[in-house]
Amino acid sequence: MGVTIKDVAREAKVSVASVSRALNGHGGVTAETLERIREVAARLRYIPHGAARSLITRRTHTIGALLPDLYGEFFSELIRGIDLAARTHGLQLLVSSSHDGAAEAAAALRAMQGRVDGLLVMSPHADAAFLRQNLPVGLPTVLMNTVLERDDYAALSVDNAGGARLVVEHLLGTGYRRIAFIQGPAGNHDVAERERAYRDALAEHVPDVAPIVLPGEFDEASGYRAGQQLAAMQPRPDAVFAANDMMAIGCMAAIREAGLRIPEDIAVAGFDDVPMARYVSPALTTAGVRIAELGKAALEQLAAQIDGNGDGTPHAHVRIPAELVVRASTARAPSR
Amino acid sequence: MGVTIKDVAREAKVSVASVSRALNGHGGVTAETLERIREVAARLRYIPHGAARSLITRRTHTIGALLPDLYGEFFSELIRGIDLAARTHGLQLLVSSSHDGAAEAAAALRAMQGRVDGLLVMSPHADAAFLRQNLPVGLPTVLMNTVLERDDYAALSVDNAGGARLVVEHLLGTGYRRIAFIQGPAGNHDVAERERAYRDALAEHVPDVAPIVLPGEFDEASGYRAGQQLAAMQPRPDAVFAANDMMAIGCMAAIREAGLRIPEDIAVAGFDDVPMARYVSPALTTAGVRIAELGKAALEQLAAQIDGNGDGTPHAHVRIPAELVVRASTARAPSR
DNA sequence: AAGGCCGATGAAAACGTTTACGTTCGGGCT
DNA sequence: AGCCCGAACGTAAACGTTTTCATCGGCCTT
Repeated sequence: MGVTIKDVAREAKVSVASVSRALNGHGGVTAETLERIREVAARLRYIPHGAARSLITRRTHTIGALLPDLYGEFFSELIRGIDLAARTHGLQLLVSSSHDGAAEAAAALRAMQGRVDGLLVMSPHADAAFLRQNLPVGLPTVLMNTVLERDDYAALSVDNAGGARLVVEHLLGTGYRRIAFIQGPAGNHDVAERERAYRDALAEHVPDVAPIVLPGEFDEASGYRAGQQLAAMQPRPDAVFAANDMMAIGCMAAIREAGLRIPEDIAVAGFDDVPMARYVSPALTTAGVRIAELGKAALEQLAAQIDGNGDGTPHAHVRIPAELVVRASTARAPSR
Repeated sequence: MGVTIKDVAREAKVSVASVSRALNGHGGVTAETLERIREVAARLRYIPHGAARSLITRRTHTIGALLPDLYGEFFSELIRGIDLAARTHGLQLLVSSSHDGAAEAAAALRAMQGRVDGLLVMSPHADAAFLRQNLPVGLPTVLMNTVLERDDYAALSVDNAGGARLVVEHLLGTGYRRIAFIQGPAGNHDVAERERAYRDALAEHVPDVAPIVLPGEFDEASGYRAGQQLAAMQPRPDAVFAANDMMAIGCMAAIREAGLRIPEDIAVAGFDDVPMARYVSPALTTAGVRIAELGKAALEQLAAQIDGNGDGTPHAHVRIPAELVVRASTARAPSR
């Protein structure tokens, strides 16, 4: 279909080699021919064919991002961070979400082979075996929030346990006792770490209080349902810690609709600190992760791996801390 | 680096042609050799090289999405809709955002040449000349919310004017008079349409009331600033219509912090109906656009264009209606 | 004036696939 | 028995680049 380098060469009365040299600034062409080639290329609206170029160059200037989902503010922020960093490195972004688990993720990984210079993988539901089986060998890869085993790959992950513990201890310290927890999708590694920290903190500080755990799916709707259940419980919990902010926000809506006040009747806290958390009312207490920073850091690491390819830089495992962000939704303990 | 089709052929003691036929299910291989080839390919973990394949196939199974930005819920929803539809068509997604306008957008477009089967372009700040100059010729393309001129390209756009008019008339009908408007980024086509409808509706229904227009940048922060200005104005407007929901939400926060009530002191309305709109408090009245649907529809249209390539299906221009979603943030008019 | 060197240019190989076209071979038909 | 046909498989061209290597001048040096 399109106009190729041969067309330009013929029109400019030079060889394709000269056109390539001229357009890529490799020198070895006289200023006069360079100008002529440039003119012809522009007139013909010649655009190099990416696939052909990267076939020989072995560079695609593209990185692939395999994410569990694209829904919600968390991924919006994450992609934004990745995109921003990618832009400064002159890299394009090929995204893929692996909703339905292993099979689709594997297919996406295959489809990326030969189209990307590196891989950014976030796959909280994939185990190490899946990764070893499906990750292309020899392709720079950075794992995010993925269960890590050996130092095969570079990895970044947020400190789920630390963040969750901060939240629970904040709630306890503010005077709340009966603290419920809303889970995320089953089998999600992040969720598991957060729930474990929740249980541990409870067992450590108030061993006489039993954990209360409700199911959730990381979206507002499931948080809303959990909120309805909470409001109807007897005795009613006095605080709830949702495994992410989206659910916390949905939960708040349900609590309000049940005629209860936040935080007087039930305090609410989340995890992630999505941009919206500060704009809901009351503003949401949460464990803040610099989500965009996480994406940026991952891409930087990947870019470094791509550039200095193969030299013995050990595959770093970085833990991103989560810090407590206290807002109005957990403001003061109820008098008791 | 990787293992190629030649390695598989050698190991299975057949020609590369047979390997290709076998693995692509083109027939012409005996069941026995097919099995052997499959086994070798699996053992060697052979993955076809995408660039090489698409070079000859002229199919990349990838579509490029050029968006003005990736920030916020609007794009999150849009990408999600596109991704969902792409998945059902077996297409990958190459995203690119063109923050800094023309130059970067042009570069992104060039980089996509030969890597995508079609283009999804949303570029509210690009004019027709830019598009004609930079869009690759002969590549299926669908424009979204872009100023359209002739029927060169298929295009979808939301009915900005209709939606904005609905919002303003709702505010007027509920009893608000002094209605302010918060703009979006300068030169943005959507914003221009919304502002025009706002002015027209005001002029038509309450010609004695002067428009009040504040600058904005589509993000919460600029909405917040606008809210501060609003709260300090003398006389104070009794309602504000933000050009998108993100700004409306930021604006609400500022209004609340100024000690004013919503909607008793100032009513607030937005545009887009992002998922979060129903979860803020009070819930936000807005002009609802099925954002994910928009993305989905655009991709469907593009996929159709790619498949039935070139046959005279006229390039449709579809207008997506925006419907009024009334929530608590504009609940009742102040008594006057 | 002859030889050598360097800069500009062209020819061709290479990247990893798919596919058009041959070639071989076995079997069914006359 | 000879012929033809189709199935299985191999050879090689093609896709659009980049890059190595060779070639061709011209100019500088001796």
